[in-house]
Amino acid sequence: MNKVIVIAGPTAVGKSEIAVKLAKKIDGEIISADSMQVYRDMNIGSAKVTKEETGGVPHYLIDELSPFEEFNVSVFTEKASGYIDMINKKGKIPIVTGGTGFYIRALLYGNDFDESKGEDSLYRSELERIAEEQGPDVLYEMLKAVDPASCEIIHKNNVKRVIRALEFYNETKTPISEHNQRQKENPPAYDFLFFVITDDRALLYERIDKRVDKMMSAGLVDEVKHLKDMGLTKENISMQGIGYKEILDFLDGNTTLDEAVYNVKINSRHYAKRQITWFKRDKDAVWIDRAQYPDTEDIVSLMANMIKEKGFTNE
RNA sequence: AGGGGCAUAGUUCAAAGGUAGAACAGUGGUCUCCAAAACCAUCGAUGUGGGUUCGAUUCCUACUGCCCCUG
Repeated sequence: MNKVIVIAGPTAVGKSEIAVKLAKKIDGEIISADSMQVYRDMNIGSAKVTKEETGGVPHYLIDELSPFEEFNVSVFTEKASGYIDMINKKGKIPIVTGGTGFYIRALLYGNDFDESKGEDSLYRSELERIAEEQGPDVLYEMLKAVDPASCEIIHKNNVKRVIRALEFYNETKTPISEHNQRQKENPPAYDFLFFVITDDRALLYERIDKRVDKMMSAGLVDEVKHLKDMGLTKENISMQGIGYKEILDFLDGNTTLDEAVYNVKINSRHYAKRQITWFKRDKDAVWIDRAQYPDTEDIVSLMANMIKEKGFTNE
């Protein structure tokens, strides 16, 4: 089975730096599990590693798509698993680094999204229209008729997921709840070691605020302006990233710049909180708290030792 | 210094002589193709001291703090 190291954790915790240092130490290469850093022309707001910061370590799934393209779990797992394979074949160790827990879980457990690809966009927009015109209850009743089990799990106000469940049923004629149940029994797709970096909450929030201020002085507004001039709008998935949607709101005249900056900070904090909640569920995760290991070098050594114990090293 | 105004949750704002509401923030959570998304739950307040009253956070009063005007 292919091996893989995962470094996850909330935004601004310092994953990228740790990953590069670890890669150098154990002869690894990095695959980004980040839904925004894949996009070209989105550097400042996505907190992408700079060329200097990569220190010559190869990084995959960074700058691979145009911001007009769509990126989602399915694309991610397909590409990432290809890279993991390739890196293993080279005799190096793949290090998946990023904060998108959904992507990481899908990758590690080989979740399959091929049965229903959501290609019938007509059906989807029809459902969206119903939700808008008649309210969420109507859709919920529709779902109840075909997949009552999903109604137990999905809240009726969560229109997005109700629609996805209906779409799945429409395409496959089986309830998504059954599909999900089956997927949950999947064995791990890799021999993996899964690290989650965390930190004291107050410190993390402070670091987020500072990072946003730095993004502003690094020219985030200009970056977003450029993307806007390229023709991107809030409809594009890439423009729904934190730091982009809020500045776009400012550029469109919907908020003041101060409000936009405040919103970027708040949304980043919310995001970090959600990320932590997500990773808490992963039973396989090895947590490393920066409050206990303030020195990055210590964290890297700790990881390297565990990797060695697991027999992942090449020597 | 004199005159006036204000004082309610972390913040912005409601209401009421008899159980003080909301939004945002905070906290906890859900999640199998928009996930940096979407959604759910929850903690939390009448500045301090007197008085009137069966009962005051509300009315009166002193104090404290903040704001405005005058000199």
